Amino acid sequence: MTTIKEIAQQLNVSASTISRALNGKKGVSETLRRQVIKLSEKLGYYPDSNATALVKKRVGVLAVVIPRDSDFVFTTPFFPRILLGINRAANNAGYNILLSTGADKDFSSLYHRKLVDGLLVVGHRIDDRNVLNLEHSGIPNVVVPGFPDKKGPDLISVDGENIQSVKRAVSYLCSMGHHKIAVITGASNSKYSIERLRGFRQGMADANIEINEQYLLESDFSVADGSRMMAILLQMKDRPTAVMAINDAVAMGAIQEIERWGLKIPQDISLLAVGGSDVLDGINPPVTSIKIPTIQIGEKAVELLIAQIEGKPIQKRKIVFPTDLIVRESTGICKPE
Amino acid sequence: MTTIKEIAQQLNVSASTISRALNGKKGVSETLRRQVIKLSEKLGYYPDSNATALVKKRVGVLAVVIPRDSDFVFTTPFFPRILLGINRAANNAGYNILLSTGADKDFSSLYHRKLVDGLLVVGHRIDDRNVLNLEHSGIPNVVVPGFPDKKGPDLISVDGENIQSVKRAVSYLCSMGHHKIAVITGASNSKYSIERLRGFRQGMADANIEINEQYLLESDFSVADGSRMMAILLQMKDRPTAVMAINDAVAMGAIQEIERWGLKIPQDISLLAVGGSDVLDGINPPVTSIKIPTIQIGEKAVELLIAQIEGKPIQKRKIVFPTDLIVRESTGICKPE
DNA sequence: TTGTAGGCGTTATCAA
DNA sequence: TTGATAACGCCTACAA
Repeated sequence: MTTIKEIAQQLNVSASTISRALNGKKGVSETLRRQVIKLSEKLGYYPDSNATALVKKRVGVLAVVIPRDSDFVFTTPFFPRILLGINRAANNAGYNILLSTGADKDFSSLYHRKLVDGLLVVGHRIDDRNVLNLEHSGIPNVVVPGFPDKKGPDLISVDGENIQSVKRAVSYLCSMGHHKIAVITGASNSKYSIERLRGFRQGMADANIEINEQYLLESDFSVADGSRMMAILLQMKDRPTAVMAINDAVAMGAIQEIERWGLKIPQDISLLAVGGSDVLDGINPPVTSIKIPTIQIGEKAVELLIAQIEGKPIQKRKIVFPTDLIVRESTGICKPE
Repeated sequence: MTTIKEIAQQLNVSASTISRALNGKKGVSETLRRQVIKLSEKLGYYPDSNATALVKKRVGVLAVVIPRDSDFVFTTPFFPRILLGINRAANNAGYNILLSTGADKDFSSLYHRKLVDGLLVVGHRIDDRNVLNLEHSGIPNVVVPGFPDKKGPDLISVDGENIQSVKRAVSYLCSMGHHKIAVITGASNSKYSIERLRGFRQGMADANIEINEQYLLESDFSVADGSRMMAILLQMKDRPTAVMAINDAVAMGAIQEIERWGLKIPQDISLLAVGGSDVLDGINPPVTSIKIPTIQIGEKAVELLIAQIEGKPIQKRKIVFPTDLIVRESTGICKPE
């Protein structure tokens, strides 16, 4: 393995000169620098990042931490999608990505052991001790989605807008004549669940419609649970006329269940999804969705993390991206009974 | 930041003793060892992996290299799925994962710069120079899927069985009376395309059916291309009665297109997918598939990579997992015209 | 059982 | 412009 020393010997100069030449520092004659570069290429020299990190106190690696079971991570469309943004932004900035998944792992040791320069936590629950502990840890970090307003630790976070987005969607459904609106939410320790449900309640209140609490069902964000909850809704004597799904996976499951019952969307029941990944692209009819700019969220999160690592100032600690309500064919006018 | 030295000072012993105590080496009195461990926990000591790597010549990180555009990677179901297996196995073995995607990147520098102990290349094309160069590089590596028989470099690889699998599927379709069978393949520089197409040709030959070369279309493995190719097939005057899709994404696209034409599966046309991820789970009717054990492939690949890194013997350099033909409802008996 | 010394590959400081 | 030296944090002969 070629080291700086070998290059130095062959050129009859000192190692420090090689270092300077290779790192573009001043104080090396141009002719010498050229020789050094040429020889180092010829010898196939690569700097040892461990040695560099030891003295520079920086590795050039970001940890992407997804504190959930691997099965969940790699089967939920949200994660690949945000990974796309993260990966793109990290590459552009010259950082590598270390991927760490698994619930209840003490991921902060990745930082303490100097494997990474900072942590990007994605898809955490709001009662995750390891995430909460980040607050006064001194570890550069960004969390996605973060914590509901006025609650939780003061961490730098990035998310899509949830409350207004859902309010708008509810208002839209109401304008189509729907009163009996169901929501398949996710676990109650998820920021998504909390805020989207809050938006739902506000939207219904604004429209002056009473909420049937039986219509609010909690899923585990999976396709299977989407089906299960949809089945519960469908077998009610007083069925809802519209259903909002907390994410694309749940929407997918719900759609399947509706089809299984031989019902038509939107003729028999309207369906709206919060999400916007392309897993629903194949679905017929095209699904009305609140589109979360997931890729951008990932990119922004990386940007903020790197800013912290490199000691640049952070202006805004909670970034919230606006969403789009994309009306397609899965929602329609509520048929009078 | 706590170092070994500080612990040493506080205990009035030398740093080397601390090192020995913490690493469970012999030659330290048990009482001292206990003290050391207790104090190091109290101080929140973490070994610096860069320093350790510098002397031990091992980082404990595996690179997962996907030499394709990020967009492709994170929207193709195959990758999240194999990542699941990789992640699981790496964790169990105490390794971390560095994820690197992007076409035409010289990923071998990850190894040379000592960021990782070895490379796990996934989803490469067979003419990828960077992959081909791995052969005599001395870099511990495993490639998935590898190269077609008797061709390409002698690299350690893991894949699902392709040729026999497709032969069996073709034989099944023929037994249902299909003669006009189309295949939507992928790029011709993909091992999957090559071997599955080979299996198709052999299967058709075995069944003594002539192949209509117009029925063989090349896609880019995407949903969109699946639709596009399906459209081409559907507008032929002499339509195929069965279609085989190279992967789940293409199958998805094909199904959408068939629906768009108002045709029924399998009544009007049979469809079979090679793949077996759960993205097709939602589809109606359930899709007949050649199920590739993708997760296991990932796990095995990690196992082989770690074996190399740790200098253990490799018995078999080309691992091929058997597949299952899962007959569901998207394939049916060919209606006589 | 414990300590000393040297080294892993690189950078940074200070002289020359 | 260049070189010598120390230092980053840890490990490992070898000595004591």
